[in-house]
Amino acid sequence: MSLDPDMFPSYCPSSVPVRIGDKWTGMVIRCLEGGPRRFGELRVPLRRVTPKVLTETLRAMERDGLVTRTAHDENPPRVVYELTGLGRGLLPLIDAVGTWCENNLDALLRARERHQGLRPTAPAMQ
Amino acid sequence: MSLDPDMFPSYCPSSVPVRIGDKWTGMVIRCLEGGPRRFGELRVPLRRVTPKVLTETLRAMERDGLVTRTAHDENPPRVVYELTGLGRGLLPLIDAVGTWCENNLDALLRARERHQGLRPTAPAMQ
DNA sequence: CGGTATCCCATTTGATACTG
DNA sequence: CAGTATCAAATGGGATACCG
Repeated sequence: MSLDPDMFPSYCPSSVPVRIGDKWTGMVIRCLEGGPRRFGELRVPLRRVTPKVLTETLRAMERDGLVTRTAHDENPPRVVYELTGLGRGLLPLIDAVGTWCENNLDALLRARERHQGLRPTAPAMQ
Repeated sequence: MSLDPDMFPSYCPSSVPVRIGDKWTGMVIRCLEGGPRRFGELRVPLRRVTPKVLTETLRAMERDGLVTRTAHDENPPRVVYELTGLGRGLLPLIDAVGTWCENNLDALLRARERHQGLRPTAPAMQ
């Protein structure tokens, strides 16, 4: 059986950039799992994220309807992010990835280490 | 309840670059679902992939123990890629992403379109 | 507090041409 | 057939400083 040339339609996840595979979106979703969070709160577990990148991430998520952004008109300002139903629907996926990693990351890392020295593209070693 | 600063350990999927979120790996896995495939076979459904990028993708997958590469010493050459058990274990994840997209991509795209005109970072419109 | 504004770098992806 | 080689473009992510 040969592969279908139209196996991957044009709206494939890889064509339409649905940003779950980026560096921070998955972690942001998990941060919001327990309820609404402020910008500053998110920066705590997301230790290495810069404000610029966190803003970009949240704006993209807001644009895609994964989170809502609510700015309370107070002083000092208070901005709260919350998962939408759409965003919440991604939690099982995030968790599935996490579970896979827990179960298989060791094997993957071992495989990666094994292929350190040997780089012969030659016909399989005997 | 405040967020745990150590919520994301250093071996988090985002820290150790496990390449499933890249452009082609997921699709390659699905191409190999039905059994071993040759390099040229993979290029058919993966229409827009260049040989260079497909090679890079396959090499990375091989290094991580997701596929095996078997070069038969014939003329013309014949090279066959096959999913390992580790790689096969990713199929449920890939499928879950696919299912999510089938069910929610429309909603996401609509949300994205809605946020086209309006870019006010202002306190929620009345 | 919740961001912006710049500037910069690394990685990823692609176009094109060529080869054992 | 199954790749390499070379070059270029795009994207993502980050460092640093500043602002209402």
